[in-house]
Amino acid sequence: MGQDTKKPRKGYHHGNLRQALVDATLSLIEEKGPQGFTLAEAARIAGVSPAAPYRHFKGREDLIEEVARQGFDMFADVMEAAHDAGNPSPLSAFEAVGRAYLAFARQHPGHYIAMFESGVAISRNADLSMAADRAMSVLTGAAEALSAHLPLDRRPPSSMISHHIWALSHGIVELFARGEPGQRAPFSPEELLETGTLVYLRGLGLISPD
Amino acid sequence: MGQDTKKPRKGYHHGNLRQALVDATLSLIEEKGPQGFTLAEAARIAGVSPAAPYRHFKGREDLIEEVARQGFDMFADVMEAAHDAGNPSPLSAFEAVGRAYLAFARQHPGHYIAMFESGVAISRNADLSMAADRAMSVLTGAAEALSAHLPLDRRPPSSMISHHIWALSHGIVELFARGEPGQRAPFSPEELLETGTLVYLRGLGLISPD
DNA sequence: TGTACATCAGTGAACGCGCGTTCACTGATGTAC
DNA sequence: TGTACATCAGTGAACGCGCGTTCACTGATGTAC
Repeated sequence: MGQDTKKPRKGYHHGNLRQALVDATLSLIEEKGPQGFTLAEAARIAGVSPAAPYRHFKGREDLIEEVARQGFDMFADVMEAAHDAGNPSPLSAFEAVGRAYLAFARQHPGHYIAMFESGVAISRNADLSMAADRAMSVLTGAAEALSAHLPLDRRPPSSMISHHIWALSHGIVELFARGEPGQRAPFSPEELLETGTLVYLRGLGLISPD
Repeated sequence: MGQDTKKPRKGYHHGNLRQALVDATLSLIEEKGPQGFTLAEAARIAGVSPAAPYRHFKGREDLIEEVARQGFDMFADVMEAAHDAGNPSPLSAFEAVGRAYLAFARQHPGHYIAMFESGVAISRNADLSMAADRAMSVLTGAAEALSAHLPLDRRPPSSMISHHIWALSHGIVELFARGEPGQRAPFSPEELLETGTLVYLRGLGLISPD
């Protein structure tokens, strides 16, 4: 019971409408998909009139962008934390970042959808694209550290490695981590990412072919 | 400029409204995303009244499902053709299927979106899920043929291999083949899939680590 | 070949709906003195 | 501490819009004899 988030400010008129609208947007997106969200319904959930959101956001698009921005911020945080926890081994750091990617998508589906499936134009919003860049840079950084350990002759650019793993992770999320439960999945998303990454790293020459 | 498709039937009232609506849906989806499509606008494009589509489809959802079904059919066709063209080498057949995946997504974005991003419930529609199964089975078949050439001790299940490559391909399509041109892409989608698959296959032991 | 009829693919008007957004407003909160 | 005022976050009513869908209809096409 109580407020959704931990802010117990009773004050003002609402207290924390801005974040309440963000939270409402998240649950709407999770429940009905990226386009099932409407400003009017978010206001309803937050318990205010349909005009109230305009005190905090320029409009519908602006609210979604804020959700995506918060998502990229959290995303960067958890990936950074995972990376640091995996140090000093570049290999374990890299694998930890991959696992964190999947865990984030699973634990924060609303954010993930807002970030990657809502159609927000990341480059249109400076704050948004900064947050997205920070998240991406964790992955590229991990790939660079890995890359340094690679035999020089057969070494792909580190940004290519990070793009490969990003695509693999995103593909797994979109195809196997969500969607219809009917989607017969012989393997869990985690298992798929784990095994796929292992094969890939072996192909890079980073793991012995035991 | 003649009809969109090659059917020159002048007859009837419209001649080929059903397919004209499918075509209109495709261009709407390509232009405005999966949710930018409306039945009313598709009817407008086809030059008929908003009630006309109900002679051919149960409603909006039914029309999207037909678009996705046709997409999966074409998808299966091109992947089968690519597979056969790559025979008898399982390796080249597998790689050809991967390239065909990407080529399809690029050449038929409307279909691809309807198939994977429109939120259609594939399992709800028998025809749809049959077409989807056929497409998938090309990839799993190619993976099986590959798998037979693998050293027995370190061989992942062939369905796991196909899931890996599927996820990689889909991730590349979603992240790098579409979306904002602002998305600075240091590598082309084709390049990413090509190199990613090569590293992966080397990891499987199918390619010598030259 | 011609006619009577059934079928079928379209029309056009209407419906109820919920949306995003704007507007003048109001009442609570914060601040200067 | 008390008062006057500015600011700010909300209200509630209204708007125009386009949607999906239904309905009785009409006119063209196909068919039986």
